[in-house]
Amino acid sequence: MQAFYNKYKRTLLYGISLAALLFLLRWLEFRFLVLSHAMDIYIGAIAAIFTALGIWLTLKLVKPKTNTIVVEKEVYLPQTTPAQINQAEIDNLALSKREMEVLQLMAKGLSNKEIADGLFVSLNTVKTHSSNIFEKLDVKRRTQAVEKSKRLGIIV
Amino acid sequence: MQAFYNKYKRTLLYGISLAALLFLLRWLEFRFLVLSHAMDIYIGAIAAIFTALGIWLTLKLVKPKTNTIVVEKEVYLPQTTPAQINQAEIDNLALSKREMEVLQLMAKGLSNKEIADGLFVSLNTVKTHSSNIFEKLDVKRRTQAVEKSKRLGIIV
DNA sequence: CTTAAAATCATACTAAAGTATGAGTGTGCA
DNA sequence: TGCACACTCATACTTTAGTATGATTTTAAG
Repeated sequence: MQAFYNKYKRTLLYGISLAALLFLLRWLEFRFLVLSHAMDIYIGAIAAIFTALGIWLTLKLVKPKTNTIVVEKEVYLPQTTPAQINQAEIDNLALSKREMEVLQLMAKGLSNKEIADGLFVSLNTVKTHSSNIFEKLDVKRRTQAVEKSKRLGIIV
Repeated sequence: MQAFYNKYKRTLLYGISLAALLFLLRWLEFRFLVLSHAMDIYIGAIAAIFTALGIWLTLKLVKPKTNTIVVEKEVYLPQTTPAQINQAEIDNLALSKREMEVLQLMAKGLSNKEIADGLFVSLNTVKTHSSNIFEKLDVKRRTQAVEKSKRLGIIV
């Protein structure tokens, strides 16, 4: 019984609504035509009611547009194209071996302290390397250094 | 003149339509009432016309409901191929529009001050956005944020 | 209309990054 | 041998980044 109700909920609702609407129309007809003969008002009421019906029907029944967004889920193929490091550019910029190591770790998002611990040197040493790197790359910040060096292909 | 037309295009269209409708109604009234007195048919026509009007108005004026279906499609791509932006991941991380803008500029190596000037907001605002970004990305620094977001493909 | 999220900004603080300068140590090479 | 250079480190300083908290304003959605 409950299942039946749920299944035909809409149909029932619409049926009852339409029945109510018919009653309303009959009443209006009686009220205006039989009693007062106010034809124009009656027509106006009919128009208003059916406009509302149209609006209501549309809102209820129109299928929502379906936007299908295809998201491409990336699956990386390991080592299909070995990223080529631009050694010529490294030589051109005269970046030393140690500076390259610092630059790599920088690009991984490590802090100067973490780089220092990773390379077993002091924080000050890393700062010195950093400053030298920035000067050679002609940038002002580590974020720029990472961006530029990736763009130039001198790190992965 | 052209600008005027474009601006009031809708209004004009609706006005003309309504005028046409009125003519139709007058004609119907004349046809059925004066000539054949088919009252019920006249009422029926009115009802039909205004139901149609309601439907038409609703379709024209109401924003279309949209259901968004996200279909994930696996795509194999080598790392060298410029990865397209992973909108699903952005949604997953709940990064807002503004946060994405800040993240983009961060990845370009801009300082918070430069980002603030670029987006015409205060330095403090950029700092707030930054902190929110770091929290959502579960990182501690801007360099990590850039690294991770590039790895996830949520920025170029 | 009301609620919730997003965006804005401020103040005050701590932490990290970056600069400037100087200096000691090892290494390869002319 | 000495000399340039890479690497190391320190001190002292300035600048930028990041955190915490609270408040106001816009905007989107129910």
